[in-house]
Amino acid sequence: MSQLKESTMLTAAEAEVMNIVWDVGDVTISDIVERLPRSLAYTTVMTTTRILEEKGYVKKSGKRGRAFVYEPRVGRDAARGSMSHEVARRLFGGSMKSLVLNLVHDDAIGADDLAELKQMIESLEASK
Amino acid sequence: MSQLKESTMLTAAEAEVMNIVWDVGDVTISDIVERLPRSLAYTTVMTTTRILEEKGYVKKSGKRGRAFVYEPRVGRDAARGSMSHEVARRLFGGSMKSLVLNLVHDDAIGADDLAELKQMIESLEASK
DNA sequence: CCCCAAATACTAAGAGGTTAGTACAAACCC
DNA sequence: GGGTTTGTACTAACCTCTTAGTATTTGGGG
Repeated sequence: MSQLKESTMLTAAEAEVMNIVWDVGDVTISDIVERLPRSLAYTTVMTTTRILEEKGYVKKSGKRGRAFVYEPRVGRDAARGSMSHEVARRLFGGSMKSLVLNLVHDDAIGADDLAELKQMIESLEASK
Repeated sequence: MSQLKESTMLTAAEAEVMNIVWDVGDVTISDIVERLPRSLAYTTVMTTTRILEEKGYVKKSGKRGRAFVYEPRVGRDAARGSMSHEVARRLFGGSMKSLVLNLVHDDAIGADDLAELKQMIESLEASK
C-alpha cells in the first residue's frame, strides 16, 4: 500500500533533500540549506522541496516563524523499496531476488558482512 | 576499473535498449525496434542508441548492409553494479551492505529465495 | 544502371530536473 | 515605525531525456 506512484525514482538532488528530511523530521528550508553538505542557494532548495511536495514525498506541517515546516510523507524504507524495485525492473528483469543475488555474488559485500547477512537470514527464517 | 563515468544511471528507455543489446549481442537499430516490447519509431530508437553510444555503453562494430551494428561496451554486470551503487549512494549512505540488508529484511524476498540466498553465501564462504 | 526501400543525419518539441535571480511580503529590532 | 533581514512566489535559463519528423543518402534488386 505505497503512497508512491509508479517509477518514482528520487533524483540525486531530491535524495539529498529527502535524507535530511528523514534524518531531522520537521525542517524548514533553511534547516535543509544548513545541513546540506554542499552549498546551494536558498531558492534552489525551495524549488527542489516544492517538487518533492508535488511528488508527494513531503508535506507542509505548519509554520515556524514565517517559514514553512516540512515533514516526510513517504518513509525512508518505502522510498528505498520503491527505488530498489525500479532498479530491479530496469536491469534485473523485475526480480528483486536477482538483484540481491547479484549484489551478494559480486565483490560488493565483504566477507564479514556476508556472515552478518547469513545471520540475519537465519533469524528471519526462525521468526517465520 | 570501470568504463563508467560517475553517477551513470541508465534511464528507463536506455535500459530497455541495453537489455536487448546485452541479450542479442550484435544488433542493428531495426533489430532493436523489432524486439522492443512496445512500439517506438525507428528514429526514436536511433536517438536513444546514439545517447548510449555517447555515454559509452555501446559502440559501433561494423555494418550489416547499410545498417550500423552495435555491440555492448559495458557489460550487464558492470551496469548492474554501477546502478546499484548509485542507489546505495543516494538512499543508503553509500553502503552496499545496508542496501542488501534492507532488501533481505523487507518482504521483497520470499522464504524459498531466502534459503537459496543462504546457500549462495555458504558456497561463497567455502570458496574463499 | 537506376530506382526505391531502408538507413542515417539532422532537427525539434515538450517534459522534468537543477540551479538561481528578482520581486514582494512579513516580522523583528532599535 | 522604518529599515534590515528572512521567507515566499514567480520566473527563467540550461540540461538531459523521450519521442519523433524531415531530409538526405545508400545499397541491393530488377
